[in-house]
Amino acid sequence: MGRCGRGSITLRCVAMAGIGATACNQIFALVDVNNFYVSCERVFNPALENKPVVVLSNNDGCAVARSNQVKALGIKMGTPWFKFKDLAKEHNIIVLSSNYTLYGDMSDRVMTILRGYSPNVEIYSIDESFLSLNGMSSLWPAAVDMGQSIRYRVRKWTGLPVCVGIGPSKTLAKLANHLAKTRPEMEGVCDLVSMPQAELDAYLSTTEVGEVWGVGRRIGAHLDAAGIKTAKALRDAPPSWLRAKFGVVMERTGNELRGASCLALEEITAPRKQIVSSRSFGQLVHTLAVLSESVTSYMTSAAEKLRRQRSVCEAVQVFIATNPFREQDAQYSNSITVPLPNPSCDTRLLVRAALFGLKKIYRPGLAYKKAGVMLTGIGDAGVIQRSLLVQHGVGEKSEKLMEAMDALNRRFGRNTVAIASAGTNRAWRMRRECMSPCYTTSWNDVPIVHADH
DNA sequence: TCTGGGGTCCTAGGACCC
DNA sequence: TCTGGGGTCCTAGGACCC
Repeated sequence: MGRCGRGSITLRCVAMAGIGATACNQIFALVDVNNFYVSCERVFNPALENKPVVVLSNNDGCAVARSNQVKALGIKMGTPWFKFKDLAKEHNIIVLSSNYTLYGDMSDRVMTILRGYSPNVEIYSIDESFLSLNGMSSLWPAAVDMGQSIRYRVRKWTGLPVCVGIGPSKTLAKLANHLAKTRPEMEGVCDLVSMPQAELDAYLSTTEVGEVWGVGRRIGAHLDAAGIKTAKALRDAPPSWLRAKFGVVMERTGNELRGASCLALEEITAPRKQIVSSRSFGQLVHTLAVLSESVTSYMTSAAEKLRRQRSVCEAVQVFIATNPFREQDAQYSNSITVPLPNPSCDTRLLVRAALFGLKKIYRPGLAYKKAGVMLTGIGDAGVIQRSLLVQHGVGEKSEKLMEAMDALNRRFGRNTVAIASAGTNRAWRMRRECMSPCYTTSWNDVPIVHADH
């Protein structure tokens, strides 16, 4: 067990079986744009500055971003628009529809600036990034100064306000960011690494446990019932108790709060393991024809995402649901997974599979509110192909086939091979022989709907 | 009348295999 | 009057995040 003192905090790096504590002496910064969507809108319309502003979700369904003035009125994230319409009128709240293209572009600008501060950046979401500050102490002897510099530069270059939290683990950096946002005296930057222990304890004991990253509504309520009401109480709870009661994830959160970094910086964005495309409808939908149109359009964009990350998928899932808020209506929701004969990223094939599934789960006489598709079994084309062959018992016997595939891989790139090999007689025949009947279900009779007009 | 969309990980239980 | 043990894979459900 080693001891690593940093500033006046004393941290113990605990050896944790199965928890995977990374090295000591990590320092993370979390940079987060305040009220991101609202701030983006303000950059392009300065008249919104210092006014109450809300950005609404798709179909203008509910609030997804709120200015501080709106938060002060008690309007919560996700509040349906119709529920605060009157309040909005009363307080002259400016209500905007969302513009995700704009927000994505602004996000890129911020992330580019952050890369100028650290070579190790993890883009965690559209409006926040973790930076590794390891080895930065000679450049920035006081991390707070770096935080202020980030705030100044991002504001100056993009017009967006950010807050910076600094801590010895990601969870503490998140907590620091929360403090930087909510305690005006911190002026937007909070460094827990150099904070004296007594002050840190004081902050943690006035922070509700639900504010801790990884503690949601459900577990928050359970912790509360068990007497763990603050971040400090969670930090000081016995790890074995946390594990027994809440599982490994919460045990890790406890360790992170004690300053033992268990979550590493993930700089490389891993390819998605599932890709979803779904929407709620503006109006209720009754017919298979309209549902088919939507599903076709969702699948088109999902397949685009799949190809953009150079993957293929093994199955598509399609789901539909009625409106659960309309209790007077008959309720129905269902989903079906349609396996593909071969891993693919071909839009037409995926659309056909989805429509085949949709037809199976569609029930007439209902009012549908939502539909969507999910691509599953996503992986690198070459790897999936190989694992399928092995799984079906032809692995060892088809060395030559493997060699041929590898050669094709080298020549055309991985995606090409998955599709091309589906067409080769030998591969196809072998697969057909080994497949279970469900894989050979024919959905070729489902008409192709052209999504790209 | 009107309630977002897109992800991740963990766990438990069943099927199946040797 | 008694029913192995260990492993993998798959799925569903529950929790969390933004």
